Amino acid sequence: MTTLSDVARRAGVSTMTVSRVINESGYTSRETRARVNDAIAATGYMPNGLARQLRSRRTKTIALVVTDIRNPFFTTIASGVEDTARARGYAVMLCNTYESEVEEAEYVRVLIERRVDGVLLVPACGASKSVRLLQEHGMPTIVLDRHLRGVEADEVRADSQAGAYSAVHHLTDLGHRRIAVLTGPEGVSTSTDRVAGYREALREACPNGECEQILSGEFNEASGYSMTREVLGSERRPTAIFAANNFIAFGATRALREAGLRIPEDMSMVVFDDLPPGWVMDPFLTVVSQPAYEIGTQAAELLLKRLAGEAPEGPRSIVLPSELVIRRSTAPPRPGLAPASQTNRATLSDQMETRS
Amino acid sequence: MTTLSDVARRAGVSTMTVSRVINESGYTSRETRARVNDAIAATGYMPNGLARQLRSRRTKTIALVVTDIRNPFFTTIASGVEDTARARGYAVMLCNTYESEVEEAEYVRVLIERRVDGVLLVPACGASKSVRLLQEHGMPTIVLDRHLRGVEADEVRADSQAGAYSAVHHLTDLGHRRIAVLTGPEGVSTSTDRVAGYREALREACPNGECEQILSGEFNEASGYSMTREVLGSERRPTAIFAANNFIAFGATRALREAGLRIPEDMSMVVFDDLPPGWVMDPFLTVVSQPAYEIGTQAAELLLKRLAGEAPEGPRSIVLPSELVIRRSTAPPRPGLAPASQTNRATLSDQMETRS
DNA sequence: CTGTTAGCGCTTTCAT
DNA sequence: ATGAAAGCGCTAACAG
Repeated sequence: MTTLSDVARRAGVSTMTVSRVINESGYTSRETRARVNDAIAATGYMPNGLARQLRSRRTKTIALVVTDIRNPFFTTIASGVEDTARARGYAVMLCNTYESEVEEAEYVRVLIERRVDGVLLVPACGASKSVRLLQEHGMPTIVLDRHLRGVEADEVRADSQAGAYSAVHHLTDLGHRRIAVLTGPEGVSTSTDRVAGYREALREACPNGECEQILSGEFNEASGYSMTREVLGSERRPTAIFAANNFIAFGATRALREAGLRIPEDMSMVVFDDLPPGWVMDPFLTVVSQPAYEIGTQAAELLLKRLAGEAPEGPRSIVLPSELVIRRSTAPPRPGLAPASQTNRATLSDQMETRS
Repeated sequence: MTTLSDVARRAGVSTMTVSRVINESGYTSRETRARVNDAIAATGYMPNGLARQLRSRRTKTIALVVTDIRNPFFTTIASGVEDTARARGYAVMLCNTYESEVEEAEYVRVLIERRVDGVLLVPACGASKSVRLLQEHGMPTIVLDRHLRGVEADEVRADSQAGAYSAVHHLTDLGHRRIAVLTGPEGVSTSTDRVAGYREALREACPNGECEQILSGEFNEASGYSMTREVLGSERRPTAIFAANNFIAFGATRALREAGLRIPEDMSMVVFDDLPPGWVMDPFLTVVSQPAYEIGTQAAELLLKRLAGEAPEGPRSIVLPSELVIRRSTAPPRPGLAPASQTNRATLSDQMETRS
């Protein structure tokens, strides 16, 4: 492996001069630069980033820690982060915790040891230990997607409560009263905020709260399935379901299909989270759409500003609006009032595909 | 930031002893170990990985470079890689090139500079430059998913040609003769191998090759859409489509829907690539399923063996079998022979959802 | 404009 | 079982 001094010797200059040429810092004469560049080209020299980072105390790397890399919501965030970071010369280390605090702790340890310049973190299970550890080690950290109570940290996320409110308000507007919400883990803000928005909207239509039907589980298909089974078996079956994320909706749809219930004739459905455009043909589900890409870009920008010392002092909290997109999975509660059903199930169709 | 010597001073030992305790290498007395561990706990010391790696010349990190992180096929590979690597104490750096050679080259540069221990690479556009560069720099590299002609390197992938053969054979078996294949970029082996399998199967039913209809594009939805439009507008419209990956199939489905054509009554469809279980309710598409997770685990295992010097000498080529999964998007070519259509479009439905 | 010196934080090597 | 010396490859700081 060729090193700086190999190049320096070959170019007949000091290592410092080579360093300056490589980093385009300080003054170097045209001619020297040319000689150095020739030597670099001739040897195929590539700087040792480890040495460089150790010395300069900057890794030019940020980390993005997400809870589920299989989720388009997070991969979309990731592309926002990446586009922003790379444009400014930063590499992104993508870490995946599968919503496990253990994995998260392990990754955080690795990130601290590697001395990444900063971290964007979606806290697994809404736990705050990792954020505290990062902060103790002086690592600029931004919390993504979720809010952590009792933690002073920058955060960037979408407005779950307002989004949920608009979703459920849409249902009550259509005449629904008996609406079940299927949500995620109890400690996670995206889960509880969506329930809060649900209650807020439902209380307006149903002041004494007797309409509420709240089920907590996990943000995955299996949980959506079992919560829906439970709801369908309950005494007063709801006329509409609000699924707090897409995987839950997915399980719910399966359970409904198995029960022979049609959407929206027999059951309306609103979902938190849309799919990226292009993954969906003729979208069918009425959804609350989060600006995932912008969450990524804004978070990365804020972090890079912090690293450059350009950010305002106290912790910033950026809450982006979510948007209700009304499509065809919602209808008034009475079967008689439902629109023609022909195409509805067909269009539920409109889901995703992959490539190799 | 506390360092080794801070800990050493505090424990009243030399830095070397602390190093031994941390790495559990060499001999240390019980008592010393206890004192050192106390000092570590008291200071919250975390080793500087950069210094460590610089000195020891091992980063305990491997990189996985994929062409599309949004694709479940690749995220599944990624989880196989991660599970294997982490079990052996390696971190995985996940890099995404979006099928761009420029991005790939940039990442490869970063990886070499960071001195990662090894690289698993899905070569963008089937280009071999990056692999060569990595090899020149002595970096153990394994090519994933695709075969590179003229490159001596370990490779792990699924059998595209045999998979495509079985898919198209299934169509000819059903009586189809006029079958169009919609494939990806011409330089990519997964693309060309699937066409080769297509031809192989089609020639058996249609020896003089007049049935062939081959379209090349990209592995994405937009390309699948436009290729399908082209096919539908052609003189002899096919009775079946073989989509060389899922995104292509997705675009194809949209084009068919817009044209008012039903699957499989008006057009049969076979697709290369399945979706991960749980993302699909009541799966509808007949697919060739690749063992994505195993590609990941086997590749990671092979790489780790190379790093440990345990692997056999020459380049290894691991080709895993693909499996035809017959579902309901294929039927005999005549409309009259098609099965009841009621549920078919509904079940195309069964696609994916996301979570936040 | 270029070079010298020192040292980032750790581990390898050798000594005791 | 522990320590001292050296140096991984680079750049900050200063000198000239």
